[in-house]
Amino acid sequence: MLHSLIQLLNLLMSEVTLKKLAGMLQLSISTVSRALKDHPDISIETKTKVKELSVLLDYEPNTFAINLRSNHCKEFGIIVPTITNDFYQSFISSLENEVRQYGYSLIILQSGDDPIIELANLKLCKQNRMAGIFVSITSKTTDINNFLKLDEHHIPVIFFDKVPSFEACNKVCVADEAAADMAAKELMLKKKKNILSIFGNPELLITQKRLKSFEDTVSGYGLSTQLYIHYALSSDEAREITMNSFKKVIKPDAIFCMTDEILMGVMKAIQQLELRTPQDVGVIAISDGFKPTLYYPEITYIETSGFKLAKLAFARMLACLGGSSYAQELRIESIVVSGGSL
Amino acid sequence: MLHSLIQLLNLLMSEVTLKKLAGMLQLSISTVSRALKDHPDISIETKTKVKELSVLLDYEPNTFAINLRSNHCKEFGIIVPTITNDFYQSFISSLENEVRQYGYSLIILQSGDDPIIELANLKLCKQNRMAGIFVSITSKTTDINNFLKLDEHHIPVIFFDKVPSFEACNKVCVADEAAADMAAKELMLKKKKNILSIFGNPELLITQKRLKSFEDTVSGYGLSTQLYIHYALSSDEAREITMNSFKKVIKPDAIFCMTDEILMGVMKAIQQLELRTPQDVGVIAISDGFKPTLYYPEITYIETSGFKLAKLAFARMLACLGGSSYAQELRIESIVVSGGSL
DNA sequence: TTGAAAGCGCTAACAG
DNA sequence: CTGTTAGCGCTTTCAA
Repeated sequence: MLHSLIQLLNLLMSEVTLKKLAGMLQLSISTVSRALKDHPDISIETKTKVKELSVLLDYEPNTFAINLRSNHCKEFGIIVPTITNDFYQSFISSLENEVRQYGYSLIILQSGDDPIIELANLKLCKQNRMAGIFVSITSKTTDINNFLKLDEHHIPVIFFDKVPSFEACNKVCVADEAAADMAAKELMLKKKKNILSIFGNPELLITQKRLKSFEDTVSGYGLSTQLYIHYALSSDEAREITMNSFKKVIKPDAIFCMTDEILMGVMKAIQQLELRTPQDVGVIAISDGFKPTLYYPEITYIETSGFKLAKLAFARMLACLGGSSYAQELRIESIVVSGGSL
Repeated sequence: MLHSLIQLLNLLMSEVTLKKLAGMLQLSISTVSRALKDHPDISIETKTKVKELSVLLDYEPNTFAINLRSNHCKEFGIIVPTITNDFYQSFISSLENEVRQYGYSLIILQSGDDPIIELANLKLCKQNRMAGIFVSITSKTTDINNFLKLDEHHIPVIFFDKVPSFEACNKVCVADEAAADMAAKELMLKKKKNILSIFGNPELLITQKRLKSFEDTVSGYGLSTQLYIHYALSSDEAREITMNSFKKVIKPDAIFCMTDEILMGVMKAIQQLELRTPQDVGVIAISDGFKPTLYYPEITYIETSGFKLAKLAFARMLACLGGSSYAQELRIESIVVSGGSL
């Protein structure tokens, strides 16, 4: 009887609020509010009465009101050039899992590698007073002052993967140089003599670092190794380069691919040329680890895990939220995953 | 002089609000509010005065207050089993682009194919009064009442891809049967006689539908075609099946792959067996279109585009938000993309 | 142990 | 053309 009455009321009231609970219980709003939060001042009887009704009516606090009052919300923004990329995909997937454990949500914002859209996204984050932001900047982003300004507004910004060179900001990245260094070492161990080395956009800092490290390591071995350095901005360019390399008199005995995208182009060429790995040519890549498992034998790669990086980025975010000093650069170490292609 | 004074004030005030603008201009809050919104009642002079100052001080309306007042926000939730999947990835990427055009944001929620987490995510969407929700349900979701309840709260729910069988809800999906039918037709056109056909989880509705359609089409041609039907729950199972099939006396002259995952396993086996496509064996898949381009020759596939589906889903969402009647099932047609593998 | 009241920032009905 | 006022739902100080 009482129950059906309640149900009726429940139907009539679109939203259950503290006010309504208070009205039904003949209590003040503040008492209800405190009872729900187990405030020590409130008597046990009142607490149970309030809680029972709130459960019965399925009361849910209004997030908008809470946000307004507290002036912050439990949402993080993540700005990336595009999510259609194995690395970002695993990063985002992992990050979503992390933030959920802590009661936060994750808002996806793609810049399309366009600094204008990136800026608009940034503005949105600021306007929505997000709890914090994760950013992988576009290849054309030059001015990071707009990002730094958010820190003034107490919105921590964690740069990941594609990070600015500016020092006083929070960055987490994979071990750029170390990864190239490891790849070079693997190639040296296998005594490769003619290495087709395909790197990405030469204007990016990451490319320059990796190239330098790669060359240094190779020359450090003092062997008569010949490096053929190329840059590919797309999978197709990498394929072309590979095809052309095998038309030469001296053919490569190994190929180094700086990215997944390059690996894809290279593998297509290898299939087209009907070459076998590792017999005809060895292949090694720097990769997140998805693409290398698509081939037989699987591709040997230096792992730069988006999963791990996300965990690190989130840990750093929590530290910032907890009031940590505002500038740190963190890296995760890479490991070699042997697939049999080298 | 005035400028530097303003800057000083700017620094002192953490947040610029209507109240502060009003105070500085000796106007009432409501006048400032209306001026900023180009309300016809306000005089030109006042408008310009207000706008100039707001620009100068970089005024941004407080989203939390607006949300509280209007009782809704400009955010959509998207719940998927996992984002690490080409199809969802392209869906989400495309959807994010769409919603941004309309001033909305997209919140990512992964269920991990776990109905419990899915429910928790759903609750979050309700609690945060999201503008609408896109859902691809888990393989174990049986009760969709919780989803339907959101419609009562005026939160439209659009199911996509993995949709419930319940009729009175909004669904957008790829053409399940038609895709399998098209694949079968392609195989028949090429006069394939021994077709290794690998399907996904036999318990899923989509698998059953595709299998039936596939078989019907093949038998409709009345040719002496032999179908070898298998189910693979993982890439590796698909690889095993393929390896075993080629140990038999009668070897397949074509392979049909119901999903990207199956395709990956099949291709690995083909590389391991050092078979060439299409000479030794033809391959056709149902795919979103990323994986097929990784091989040479590229794989012929029936496209089930996440990009297109997202556009359709968003259009449906807008219609619902605009007050459209609440139950419609939409499908997008597939097309054949010839890659040279068949 | 409980209640009254103010205020977060914004909008809008109503009043001048 | 502009101002006053009330209110969205919640928290929190102050008062009883």
